[in-house]
Amino acid sequence: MIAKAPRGTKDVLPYESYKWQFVEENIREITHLFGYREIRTPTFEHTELFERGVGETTDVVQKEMYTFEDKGGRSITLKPEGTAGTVRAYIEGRLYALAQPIKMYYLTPVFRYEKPQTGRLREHHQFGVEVFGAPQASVDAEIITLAMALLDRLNIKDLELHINSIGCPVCRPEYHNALKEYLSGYLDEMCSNCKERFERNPLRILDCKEENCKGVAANAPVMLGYLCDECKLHFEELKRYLDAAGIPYKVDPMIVRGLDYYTKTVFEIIFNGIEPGLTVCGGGRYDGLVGLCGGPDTPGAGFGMGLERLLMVLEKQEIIIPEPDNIKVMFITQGDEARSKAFGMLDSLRREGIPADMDHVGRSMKAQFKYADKTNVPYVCILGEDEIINNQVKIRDMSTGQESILSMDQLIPSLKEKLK
RNA sequence: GUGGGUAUAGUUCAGGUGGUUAGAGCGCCAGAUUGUGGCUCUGGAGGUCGUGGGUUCGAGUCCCACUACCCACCCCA
Repeated sequence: MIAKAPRGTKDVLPYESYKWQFVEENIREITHLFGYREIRTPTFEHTELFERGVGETTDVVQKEMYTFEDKGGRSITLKPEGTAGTVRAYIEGRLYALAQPIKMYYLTPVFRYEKPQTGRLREHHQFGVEVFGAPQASVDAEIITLAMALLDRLNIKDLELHINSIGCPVCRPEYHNALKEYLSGYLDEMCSNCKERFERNPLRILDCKEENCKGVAANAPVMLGYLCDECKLHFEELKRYLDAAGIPYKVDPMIVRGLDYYTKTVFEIIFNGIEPGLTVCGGGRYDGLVGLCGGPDTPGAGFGMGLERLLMVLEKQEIIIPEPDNIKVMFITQGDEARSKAFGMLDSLRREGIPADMDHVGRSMKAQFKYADKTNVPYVCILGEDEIINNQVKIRDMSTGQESILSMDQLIPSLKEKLK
C-alpha cells in the first residue's frame, strides 16, 4: 500500500511528461501574446479565505475542501480553485496601486475531496487567468478569446462556448424572487434534490438533469429577462466583442456556476467529442470579490481550465503531440578501458551540445545494440578493443547500418556534421 | 453522499457445472559461429489468483465483509 498514490491523484510519468510540457509551452506563448504575466501563490491558504471568497453555501466549501489544522493551530486549506489565492495576493501585494488592469495567469494544482471518476480527480491542475481593475466587457471577451485561442492552437475541435449573465447584486434579488415564485407552483414535480435546492440555491435547479426538473426549468423565468440596464448593456457588449473576434457562442440561460463570487458574465467551454460533454474551461466576472476579501472595491474576471481534461481531449481527438528530441549518440563499449574512455568522450559530446548516452549496466555488446535500438538513437559510437588500440572510434548509422572509422579527434566535428 | 461493475504474471486477458505442479499473447532476460540492433527460432525469469473470514474432504472458481480501481448520478476543471 505504500507504493500506491493516494486516491484521486495521478503521476505524470517520464514517457508522458512531454505532453504536459507541450501544453504548458502553448499556454506561455498565448498568455504572452495577450499580455498576461505569471503569478504563483501558495498551495495552501487560510481556510477562511475560501469560505469567504468561494462562498459558504457552495458544495466546494461545504464538503470538498482539504482542510486541516497545522502545528500552530491555524486552519489551513489546500486550494480548491485558483481565484481566491490570486485575489488575496492582489490585495496583499497592493497590486491595485499599479496601473490597472492587472492581467495574470497561473498553472497550479487544485484539490477537492470528491469521488474520482472520468475527468475528475482529487488533485488536478488548472491553467487560469485573472484580470483585475477593469469592469469593461472587453475584458470578459478577452479572456474568452484567450481560452479559445489556446484551444484552437492545440487544434481541438467539437468545442462549444456557452455564455450567460447571472446579473449583479442590483438585479439578482428581483430575479430570485420571480424564480422562487414560479418554482413554488411545481415543487411536487421536482426531484428531492431540487426541493432542497429551492431553499438554498434555487438557481441550481436550472442545472438539474432530471427529466421532470428539466421540464419545469424549461419554462422558468431566466436571469436574462431580469437584468438591470447596466448588466444588460454589459452582456450586449460582450456579444458584440465576441462577434468582432469571430468567436461563435451560444447564449445558454441554464449555465449556473458553482462558485458564489460570479457576477454578470459566466461562461463554459464544453467539449462535445465525448458524451455527455465535458467542461474544459469555466469562468466569468466577479466584481465584488476583491472587496469581499478586504481589498478596495475592484472588478475582476477570470477562468480556470482543467489540464487533465485538456490532455484527455487531445488524446480523444488523436492530436499528435511532438515527442521531444531524443539522445543522438549512444556509446557501445567492450572492456573496462573502453568504458572509461567512452565516459570521458561522452562528457565532451555533451559539453558540445550533443545529447549522448552510454550503457550503464554492463550489458554485452549485443545487448547494448538492442538497447540502442530501443531508444531509437540515430548514431552509435563503438569503442572496442581494436578501436582502443588504434585510438579510433567507429560510428554506425543505425538506420542504414553504415559504419565508418574515425580518429578520436575527428569524432565531434564529424557528429556535428551528421547531426546538422 | 447515492447507485452499478471489476479485481488472475510487468501488461492485456483465458481459466463451463469447485478436483493434483494456474495458462496464452505482448513485454523483459538469455542463447542460435564468443565485436553488431530491428525479423525469425529456442529457452528462461516472473503469480501468497486484491485482503480477511466462511462453506467444503478440497476454493482462482461458491458465500460474506473490507479495500482498491472503473463507470454513472451529484458537482465541477
